Amino acid sequence: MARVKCPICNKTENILKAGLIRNKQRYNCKNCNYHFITDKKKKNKIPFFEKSDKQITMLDIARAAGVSITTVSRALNNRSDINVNTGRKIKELAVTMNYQPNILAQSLVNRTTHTLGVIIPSLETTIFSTMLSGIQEVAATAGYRVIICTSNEKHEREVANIQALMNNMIDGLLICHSIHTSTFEHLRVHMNKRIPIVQFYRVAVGLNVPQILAEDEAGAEAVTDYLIKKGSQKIAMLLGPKELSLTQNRLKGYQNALRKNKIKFDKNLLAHVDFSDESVYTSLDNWLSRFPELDAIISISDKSAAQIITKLKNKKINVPKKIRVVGFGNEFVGEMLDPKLTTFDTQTRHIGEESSRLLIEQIISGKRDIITKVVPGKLIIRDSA
Amino acid sequence: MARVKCPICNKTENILKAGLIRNKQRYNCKNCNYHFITDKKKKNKIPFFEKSDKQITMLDIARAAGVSITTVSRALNNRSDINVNTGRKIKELAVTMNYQPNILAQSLVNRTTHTLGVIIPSLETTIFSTMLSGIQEVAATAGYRVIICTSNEKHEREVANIQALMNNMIDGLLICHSIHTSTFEHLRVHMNKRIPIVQFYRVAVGLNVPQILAEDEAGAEAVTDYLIKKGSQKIAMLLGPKELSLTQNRLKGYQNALRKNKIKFDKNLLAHVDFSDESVYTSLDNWLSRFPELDAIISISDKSAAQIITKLKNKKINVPKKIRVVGFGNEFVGEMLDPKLTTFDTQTRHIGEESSRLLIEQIISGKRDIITKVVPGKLIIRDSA
DNA sequence: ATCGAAAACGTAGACGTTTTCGTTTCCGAT
DNA sequence: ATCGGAAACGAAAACGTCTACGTTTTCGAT
Repeated sequence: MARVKCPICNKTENILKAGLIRNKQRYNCKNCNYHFITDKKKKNKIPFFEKSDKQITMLDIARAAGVSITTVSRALNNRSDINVNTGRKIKELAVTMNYQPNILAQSLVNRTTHTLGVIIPSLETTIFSTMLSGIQEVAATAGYRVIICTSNEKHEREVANIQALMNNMIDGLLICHSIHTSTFEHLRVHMNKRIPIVQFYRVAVGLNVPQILAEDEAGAEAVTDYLIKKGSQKIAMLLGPKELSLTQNRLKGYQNALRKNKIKFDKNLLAHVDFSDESVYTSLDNWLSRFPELDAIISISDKSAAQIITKLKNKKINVPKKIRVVGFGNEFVGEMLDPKLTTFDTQTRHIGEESSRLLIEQIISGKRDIITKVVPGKLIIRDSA
Repeated sequence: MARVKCPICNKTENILKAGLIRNKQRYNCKNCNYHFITDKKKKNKIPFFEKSDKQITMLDIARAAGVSITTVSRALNNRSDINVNTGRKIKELAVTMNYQPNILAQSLVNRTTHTLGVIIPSLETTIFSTMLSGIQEVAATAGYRVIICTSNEKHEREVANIQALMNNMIDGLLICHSIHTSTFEHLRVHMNKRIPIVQFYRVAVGLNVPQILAEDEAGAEAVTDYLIKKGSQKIAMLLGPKELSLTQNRLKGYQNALRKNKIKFDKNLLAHVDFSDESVYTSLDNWLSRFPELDAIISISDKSAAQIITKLKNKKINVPKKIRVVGFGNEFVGEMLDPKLTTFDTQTRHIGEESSRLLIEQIISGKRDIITKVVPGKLIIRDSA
């Protein structure tokens, strides 16, 4: 067995094994008191970046300026107890040396990262990406970064994402629950922590967390009211899962309008969908077969409304003459449809903006007021109703 | 003048002023050798979170287990040189004590954050949010976080975002250039750094950075070819700014098809838009007035195609009989239109996924191969052409 | 000139990890 | 029993910043 040689003295006599490093045997030459690993691969590892890549640190500046790190820190943070000339000189040096503070180190000491976490069910749905856009915009102008996580409407992923985000790294959390989330223990666990949370759009009812909501109740009421005024009597409504605040509120608004107009409520005219294409089509088929006199449909989103209209056109059912169709959300697609979609504009972007604003406000102020804010929307009347 | 009292001995005799802290006067009692600040506000600052909020650290575990921090580290990282029992015990302790590693500290030492930066022109355009979705999905499964920045199609914001992201905190950068970006110095500056960059969808030509592209050339060629086969001769095309690779490639494909079919190229049939609604409408009006025999339009996106179709319908121009319209991107809206939109599916989501994959691969491998990958798309034939 | 306040600066942690370089303990073979 | 190698563990430095606590210097008032 070939003995190991010391790279210094080139002898094998005094070699001792000295522990493992990353599963590689480490040796020690007692003579030279030198530790080494016989790692052939190590030689190949040529760094692909220059030495010059090393970031300038405060220490470099301190040395260049002939002061201590503390003084550099004071200068760069515009503290008062520093000589103006020293301060200026250091700041100039920082610029010429192209100093960039290490955000990680700053975050580690300051215990704040200037980063918001956003958990959102999906990015491919217009309303969510629009809300995200609003969130990101407000955050960016306030100097906050945004980390996004998508739950893909899966409860487990929502839970995992919350864990991962709350774990560290974020100053605040914005969350829009997945459609399959009906228990909220995973959120409650984090509620009394330092990190503020804001729920938006889809919120957990009865949880002591600030909320930013769409005008679901008033919106649904306005829509229903409008349909009735136009002459509709049998109005079907597409809703989400029963646990969602969105579902409950829109239902309330719908019922309010019916009551006001003295129309009997029929729960068979409601359908709870999971936002999948099939569930929408199934509900539609179901209504059409059970209610020949159906004369209006309030959809849960503009996308579903578009699907419904397309399907009705296929079946040669006239929209709006035979059946009026109304959407919810005012997405881009509405204006491109034929007939153009009448819809309730929930001001999706504003919801994102407001959520972001509220969260940042709570981060900065340190207050944890349980605020519920409803972003007002408005009915957009076009051709489909 | 009321003299300052020492909070310890309650006397005023030995008080010395001792520097400033955050612009507040600090005092020192020479007798008690105690430093203090007369800060009335401090008392009100009741922390809104419990003491228990303090995160468990490795030190806590080490103490509980009666070992050193090093051993805890070894256990949690599954290193080999540790007794299996000790390791198990420590890992159990970590679980029961609900230990969560501090990612900031880890990142600081490891010089890696497991975070990707994404710069994207907008979030409210379907194709971008779809690409982002793909990016985020792949990143998440690979254990990477995603920070998003939107440039809102502004060059300055793109530059600022790159600076902010590259500065620190990210292991890799994904960038889709803003439409108003025609110089790329801001990117070149960062190219020889440690941090890998991948451009996607809209890329800078001639920059030594890996790229993931849509099948613009072949796609445009296929579309044009199809239109010609269907009988079109005067085919107009909506393009983006001339600097974009997207524009150049689609133009190439368009010309290829014309050449192949021996149709004369007329540059007046091209329009370069900035994606704004007006620019689309202006181009359309311009074509209609100058080319009465116009029989096909290749749009730059499905959205624009939708707008064009709607506009043409308003003008009572039949689509596809008089003018065929083809989109690009295969967004959701296409299927909802009347007539349903024929479009080239660029596989937007795949582009995002591939970009993310390539970037992560480069991060992990450490290689910086300048790869250009074109994601194949396919022509979706529906009713508008 | 002297003294004290104020200004200006420095030292030495701390933040929570990982890693390097050690040492100590254990154990089987002689 | 002893010795060498392996296994198991620890001390300390490092990552780059901030800050509590000191010290030194300056300077105006006496």
